[in-house]
Amino acid sequence: MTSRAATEATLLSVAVPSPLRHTFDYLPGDDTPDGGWTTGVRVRVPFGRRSVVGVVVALDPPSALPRERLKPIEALIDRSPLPADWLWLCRFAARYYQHSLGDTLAGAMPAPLRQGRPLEARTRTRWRITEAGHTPGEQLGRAPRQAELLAAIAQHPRGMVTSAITAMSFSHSQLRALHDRGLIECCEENIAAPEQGAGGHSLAEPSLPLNREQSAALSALHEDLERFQASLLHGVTGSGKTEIYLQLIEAVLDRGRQALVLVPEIGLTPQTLARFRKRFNAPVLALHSGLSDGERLDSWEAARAGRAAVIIGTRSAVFTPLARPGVIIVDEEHDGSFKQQDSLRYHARDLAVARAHYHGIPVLLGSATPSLESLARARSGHYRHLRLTRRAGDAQPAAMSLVDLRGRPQRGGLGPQALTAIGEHLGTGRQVLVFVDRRGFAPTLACHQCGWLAECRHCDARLTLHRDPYRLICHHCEQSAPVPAACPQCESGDLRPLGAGTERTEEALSEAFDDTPIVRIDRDSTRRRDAFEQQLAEIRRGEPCLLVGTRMLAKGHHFPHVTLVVVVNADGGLYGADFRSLEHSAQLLTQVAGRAGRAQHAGRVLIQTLHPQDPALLTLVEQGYDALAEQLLEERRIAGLPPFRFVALLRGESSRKEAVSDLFERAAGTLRQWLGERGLAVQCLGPVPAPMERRHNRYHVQLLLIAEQRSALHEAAAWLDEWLAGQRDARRLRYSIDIDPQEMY
DNA sequence: ATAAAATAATCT
DNA sequence: GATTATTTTATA
Repeated sequence: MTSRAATEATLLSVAVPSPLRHTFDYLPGDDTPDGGWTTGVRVRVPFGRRSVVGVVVALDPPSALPRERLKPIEALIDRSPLPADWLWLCRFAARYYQHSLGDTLAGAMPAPLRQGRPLEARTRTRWRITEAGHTPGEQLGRAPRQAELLAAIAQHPRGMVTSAITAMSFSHSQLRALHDRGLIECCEENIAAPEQGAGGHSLAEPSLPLNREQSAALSALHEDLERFQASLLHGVTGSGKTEIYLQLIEAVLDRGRQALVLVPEIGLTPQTLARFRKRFNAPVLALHSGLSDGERLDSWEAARAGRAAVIIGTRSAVFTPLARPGVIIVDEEHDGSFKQQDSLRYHARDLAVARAHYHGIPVLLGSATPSLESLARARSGHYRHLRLTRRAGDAQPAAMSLVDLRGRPQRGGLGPQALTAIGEHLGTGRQVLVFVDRRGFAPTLACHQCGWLAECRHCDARLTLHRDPYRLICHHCEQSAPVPAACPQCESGDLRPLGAGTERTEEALSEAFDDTPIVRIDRDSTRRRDAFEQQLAEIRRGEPCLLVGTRMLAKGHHFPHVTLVVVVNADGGLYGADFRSLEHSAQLLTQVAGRAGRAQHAGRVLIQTLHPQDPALLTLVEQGYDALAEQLLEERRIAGLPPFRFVALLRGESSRKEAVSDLFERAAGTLRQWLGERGLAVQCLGPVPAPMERRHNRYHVQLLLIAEQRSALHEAAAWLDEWLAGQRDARRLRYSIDIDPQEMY
């Protein structure tokens, strides 16, 4: 071992949990980590008048301050540094998303580590009887509990661990007393970390046979297990993507490596997990929201130490350290839940690709409806494009058709054609799914005399009418109001619900098909824990029933007995303010349609619309998602939008409209001037009011940056961020920079 | 972010 | 003049 200057570090650059964009320098104390100072070591440092846990991110930095103004660290927390891959990813993410490194690190470590709990205290104390302990004599005469404890310990020649002793309701003080008398001794031992057996016996259950397309995709993936390669697994619903994931993971486990699987927020169902657990004869770890802080730390540690073989989790799982990374899989890669919408605004899919590149391992992005970003990369050859066009068991894809709703009578949002089709399918003993992307009874309440609409007092939004509780509720600020008996504007009593939400559709269906059970699934009906799973189990029994629900129904769940899907209103995303609304709408409709007709029954999908001539809708229905995606890509190319250019969005909000728009106006002016001087090709659009300007009584304004070069965009965003940090009035309002924003609101 | 210090506003 | 709300400032 060569002696490194690092060992004798005289100055430490520490990232502290604070939004400030720079790190802080400290003098090392007397205590030195094993093997000398390195980056990634946690230290407790004085910060302002507080004491915080920070991470050493550089040694002997060129210091801006004279040594005498620096403070020494308070304590060294880690004897050895936090995992290097984790540290790398945090640094990458902080830089890429223009976020404070200290905040990023703190946010990406399990809470107990953030609070300074030691990581390597994964030891336990074992208590053993000493020579003297065998002949205690009379000294325990007046301490019967101590005598009992001594007897208990004497029974175990290899000693007893503390937890076993306290479990027998002995106390720590009794232990200490015996120890002080020299009757017992203790030693620290590592909590056994049984090495997960590498190779050979990773399969607990045989894999399923693959069709030709699946085999082709899998063998392509097998070619590149030892280097970075991003692949897009583009397979229609039911084409067996999961089986490919499983067999790819099998190959990775056979090489003694680990697999990290990222799934959307609602994708981590007990069924998914069960399928992974059943297949592999190796520890499969699930990182879900139900874990306690302690369990989360245990999982983190198990992955870091290599005890976990497969790690499945949502967005934040991308930060899980891995001892022997082998592959990263992102399922439903187009899903919006992979993008964090506050603090560090990262995209887990994009970080997964960056991370795979760092490790030199393959990354697999799977979807039936890939994001235009991933499609573009597949088309340009950056990603390998693996396609699965066949559904398992040769099930036919559901036939989609548009239903013109103009001028038709409606019951709960359903026109006559849909009602007839529902009756027919129920008549043949099948299930029907009705998709309504609005929860509540009706999107709003309207006065038929004067045109008054129930509006939120705090937002630029209509209030949604709910039946249970019977109130008007704002879906943006949760504020609620009683339902007026008469119009507050003209005092007429002719108030009517406008449009249909899940509750209204449910009501209409129960009147029309009163002998058929109806299951409604939305955020309101699944409030209670486990309610969702219970309802799903009910549906899987296969009795004829009607399912009414929001997009909660569309993701991940299989309903083999559903043969008809009715989309109550396809127009929602058609003319959205966001340039991605069509893409997202098409993905959602395709996912919903994919619920119909699996296995032996052919399915039908009816899409109700007031715009039956809409070209995008027609393309989707007649030629499918892929064809529409091609068109949308071409439009994006012409418009100079992602994925052909890169975007950053500066969002700001304030209770006073001018406070934020004035600041942003100045920001835009100064930025444009700076861009001109630097000759940087970055467009600066705005500032403009956000699509829903007033929310929660705060005014939202945004400034859009667009560039052809990512580097230019980052330079501009970084400059803007620094400029804002130097503005006095910027401190009084909230603002954030979103790199690669997913939604523009 | 967070807390203390500085300043402004309000109250017996 | 004291108490309380609000703004400013520093964090190594």
